[in-house]
Amino acid sequence: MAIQQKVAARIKAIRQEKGLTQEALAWNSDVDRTFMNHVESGRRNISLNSLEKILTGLEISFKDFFDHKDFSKS
Amino acid sequence: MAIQQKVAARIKAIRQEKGLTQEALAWNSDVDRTFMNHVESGRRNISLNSLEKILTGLEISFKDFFDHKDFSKS
DNA sequence: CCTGCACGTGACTTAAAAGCAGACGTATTA
DNA sequence: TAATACGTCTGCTTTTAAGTCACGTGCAGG
Repeated sequence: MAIQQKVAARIKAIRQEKGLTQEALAWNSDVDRTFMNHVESGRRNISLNSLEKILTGLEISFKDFFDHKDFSKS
Repeated sequence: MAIQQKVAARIKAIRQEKGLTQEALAWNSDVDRTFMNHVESGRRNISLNSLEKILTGLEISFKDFFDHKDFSKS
């Protein structure tokens, strides 16, 4: 599983935990609604800045975001 | 401090801990030496794929890479 | 002095991300 | 039936990252 898909899945999981829609998260993250959808479907190789925006929207730190088994040593 | 600079500093610190030169790390990461230098100087907003290459070169997981105070809640 | 090594920088091309408008299917609810 | 919400997708333009180059600096050893 590529990094994009892992990030996509993690974002989706956290978003759903918080009961947000893609559109609401996109708004909180200051990104486009369709961009958010592409990211969550693992079809975008996003930059650090974009990821930072989304993590801000999710109200989670980089540390906590990557503190998950999917991001441990393969 | 922007995310780019934090990532840059963390990469540099880990590289030096491992006693690698920028060129050696670039080689291990399958990126250009000058690209590596640009990243370490915090002047590039790299993508997840590029970061993954570099973390592979550093032999560190995403989880461990971001497990550092700089990446905790502001 | 000269050579090799490590690092730093600005500029450039080209691939791809970012951003935007619009549309569709489904499910739910008035 | 109509309206709303949600996720998904396409096509297009603009912006930017990726990748590379030529060059410069400082330093240590021969």
